[in-house]
Amino acid sequence: MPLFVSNTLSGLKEEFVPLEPGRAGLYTCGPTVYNFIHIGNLRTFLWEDVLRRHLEFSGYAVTHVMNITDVDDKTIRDSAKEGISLRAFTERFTEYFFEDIRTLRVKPAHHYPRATDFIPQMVEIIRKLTERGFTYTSEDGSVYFRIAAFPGYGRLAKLDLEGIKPGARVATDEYEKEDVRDFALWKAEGDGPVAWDTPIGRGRPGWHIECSAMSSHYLGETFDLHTGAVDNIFPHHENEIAQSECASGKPFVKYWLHAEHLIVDGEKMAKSKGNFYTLRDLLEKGHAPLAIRYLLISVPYKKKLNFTFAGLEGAYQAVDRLSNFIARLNGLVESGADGGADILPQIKSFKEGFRAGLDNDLNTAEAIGALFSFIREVNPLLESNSLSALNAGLALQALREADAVLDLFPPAPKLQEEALPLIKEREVMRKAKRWAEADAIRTQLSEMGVILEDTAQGTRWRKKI
RNA sequence: GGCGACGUACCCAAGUGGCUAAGGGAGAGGUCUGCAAAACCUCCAUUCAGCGGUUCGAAUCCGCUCGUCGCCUCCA
Repeated sequence: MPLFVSNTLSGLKEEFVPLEPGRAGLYTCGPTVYNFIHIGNLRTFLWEDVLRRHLEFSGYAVTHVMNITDVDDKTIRDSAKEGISLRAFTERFTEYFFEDIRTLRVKPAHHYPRATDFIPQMVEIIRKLTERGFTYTSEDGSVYFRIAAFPGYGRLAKLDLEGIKPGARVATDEYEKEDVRDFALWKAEGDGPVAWDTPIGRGRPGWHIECSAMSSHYLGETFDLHTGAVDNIFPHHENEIAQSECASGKPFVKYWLHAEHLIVDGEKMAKSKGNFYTLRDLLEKGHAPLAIRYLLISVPYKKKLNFTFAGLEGAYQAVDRLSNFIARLNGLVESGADGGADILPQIKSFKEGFRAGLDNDLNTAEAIGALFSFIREVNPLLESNSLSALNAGLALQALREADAVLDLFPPAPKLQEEALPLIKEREVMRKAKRWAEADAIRTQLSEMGVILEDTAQGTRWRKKI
């Protein structure tokens, strides 16, 4: 079954057909590294991770590029505030960014280009645009893109250009522009501290030009997929299209995909509202990375995700349930039991349901629904000891395949050295019916992150996720 | 003002014309159990914001009303 995605450009759900069979070029808008990323950023990055993984799962050779925006008003402002170089400042937050996405198991992109490493390529695009008459230079030497010269402008954001007129909400103090709708390709900096000397003068790039330069560098002038959150549609992506298409004379991107925002308790997340969370905030409160990952990918990207702590608790329970299921299957495989029910039909329907969900515009809710339906079907068989090791192994294999996309499997269970003697000691206490001592040890282990479950087949341990 | 998304149980959420409205969490009762945990069984929306309409048939299509959220120059 083919993959369908919602293309912002057409406003329709379209079948994904790559420019080159078997390959997919994916450019995802990355962070501006002036602070820790927040859970809204993560929602988008995690959805992009699911997209990339599902493309790979579907057999495409994916080239994934994510930019690191390391020069803009905020990075310049905050590095100056700290009195350190822009590079030192942005490198620190870039490292934090990598740590955070690693914590949430986001598969690394193949390339993470930094804007400041691509100044010559940006200048080249601006030069081309100038050659073709799409730019003008203001008195101070800044270069602007002339929107009036590009008839396709506003197509992505479905903007009524007549609606954006001087006055209204647009600041009119930028008198050097011919038209307020025009945007800066190059900002002249004179003797400012953050500037590059280039053939088009001393200055720094405008915001949008980096993505045009870096995407075409790695993926070509026309590529398959470009993603971001809905707020990127305008002006960022609209302007990228204008720059790239006017410079190359070719269509820029085939599929534009945009994630809806995460909101908190039904409201827009904002520092001023006190409902603003970074990943680090949640980890400090003791929330498990896997629960966060689950929660943020469980709502399909086209829907706003309402983040609540109750929801995060629920996500933890769900992941725990999956983890427990996997542990039981593993136990059964190790036992080597034979005979019992054949669950091939259940496995088949799980695989099909899971895949159909993801193929349907990355409907993770549908896919995860198929996963838990499968768990509900198999658990009774585990309970009644009517499943063979062979079938348990097949079930695990199917789960692992699905996990190539979700990546929600619990970390490989590894018991601390000091835990095993405690578990054995507790067994002795239990046999002697010295319950108080046995329970004390169980509590102690629980504090170490080891959960014990006494079953008819003996005591089972698993790690807290 | 322009453009757009959305309103399904206590919470999250799938479903986009036709079997008994997925799934997760929470909750209630039961089985198992030294207790706990896990698991299992049962219950938990005659109904999909409201009102009309189209249709043999609608949560799904159309219209209106109410409500929520977002974008409209640098916020993922």
